[in-house]
Amino acid sequence: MARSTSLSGFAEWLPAERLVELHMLDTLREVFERHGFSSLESRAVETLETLLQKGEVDKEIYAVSRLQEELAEDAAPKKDGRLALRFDNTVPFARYVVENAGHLNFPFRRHQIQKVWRGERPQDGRYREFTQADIDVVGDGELPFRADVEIAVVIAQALDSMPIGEFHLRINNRKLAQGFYTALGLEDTTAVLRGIDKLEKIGPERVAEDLKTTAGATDEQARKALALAQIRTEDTSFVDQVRALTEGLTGDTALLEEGLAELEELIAEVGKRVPGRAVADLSIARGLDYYTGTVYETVLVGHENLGSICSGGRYESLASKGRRTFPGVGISIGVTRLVARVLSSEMATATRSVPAAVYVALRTEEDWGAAQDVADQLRSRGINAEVALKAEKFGRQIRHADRRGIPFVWFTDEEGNHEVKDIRSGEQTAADPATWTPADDDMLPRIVESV
RNA sequence: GUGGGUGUAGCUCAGCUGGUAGAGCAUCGCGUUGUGGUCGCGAGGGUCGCGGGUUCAAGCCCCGUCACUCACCCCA
Repeated sequence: MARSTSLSGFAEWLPAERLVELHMLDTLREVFERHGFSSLESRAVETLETLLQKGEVDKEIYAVSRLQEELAEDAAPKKDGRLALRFDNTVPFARYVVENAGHLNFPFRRHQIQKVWRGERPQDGRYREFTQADIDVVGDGELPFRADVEIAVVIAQALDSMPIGEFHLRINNRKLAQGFYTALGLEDTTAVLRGIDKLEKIGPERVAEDLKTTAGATDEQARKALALAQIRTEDTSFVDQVRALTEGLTGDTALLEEGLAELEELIAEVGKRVPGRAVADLSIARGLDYYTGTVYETVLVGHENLGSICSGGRYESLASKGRRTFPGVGISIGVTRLVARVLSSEMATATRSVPAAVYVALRTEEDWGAAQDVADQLRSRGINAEVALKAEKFGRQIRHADRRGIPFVWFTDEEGNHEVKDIRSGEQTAADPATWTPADDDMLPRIVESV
């Protein structure tokens, strides 16, 4: 069902596919708002400097310019104030928080479901234009760790209510990992993290090699770092496993203990509130370097090749304004990636491709006004109706409705008697436009999950 | 950006050693003249991605180019 598009990396859906996407977007908004996250939309463009600040990640950014300005002969190339499309929702949000700090109440929680753009090479599940659904909680100066727990709970519930089958929220804590490396005597903890991040892709042998060359690890240090990364539990038993590994370590373990306590609390709470979804997975590192504590990543069971469909984490300094800093914790769902996979593997489909429940047939060209009156009577009672544009043979009009999945065709004869035909059973009965109502299941297109 | 694969009808794809461009599905029409789906018969639909070269002759061979796609990098 999901087709490739003429412009690679820019997904455009057919009507029935769009309904699946809409359903997922609606569900996300509903769940987010149920947990008190306000909706927010930020502008599509940011200044280039804003986008380039964060973490110095070399994102593929689309710049935006005015054609007239470019064409002007004497236009000196301006560097400052150049505009570019946002590549995620976190950076614009950070800018928004700083700009509006005086009007917001902290801790501030918001959701933001918007398109973002990246000029990367498109691939299966990778788009140049795609929708991200973010939730973040941001504090003024400090933000209780509980927010990390809540983010995981909300996102697990949101994913739970979408037609995507089983998923695993894989959670780690950077304090734990970095604290462990420090205790081990490894100085360059970011290099170690980067190496560990490749574990799933290139395997333990090559990671060990990598750790020795790029992070200056000894055989024993590499072995222990890998052993830590291989810990994965659905309950808090990882704590004992980590402790077994740290026995006899002489370095400073304060940071390690802090991370361990945080992850333990998180796994315990999420396990209680949304059972079976969260796993402590000590191999999760995340590429971005601004995460400072909890890190989240999510895989669809059976679709591991798709990569993460949802990830995020805690950052001690989302933004700063003078001496104020705003710590935050957030997570983002790759909606387009998810929708594409739901469509291509037919995890969910729409019951029909159009909103209309009733197709009002036209007996003669002169009857159009009367047919619209019938349709209006239905519409005023919340029943979506469409009137035929031409008085074609009834067979054609029925076929037109059939092809779009419209379940009912309405007929009015020359005496003004009304009949409605259920296109699936072929049954046709007398009906009153003022009172007739379709079955609940036929009112609107529904999204059905195929198991 | 680097490397591999693929470009033929709306879709999925055949096309032999270079010799007049095909099938299935879809669409449209008729059978059934204003109540669809099934069935039968028929019809329309092509810059063979684009440009050049070799040849009497190119969808096929050669060169270039573009697009799509997969992998790497990075990531939702």
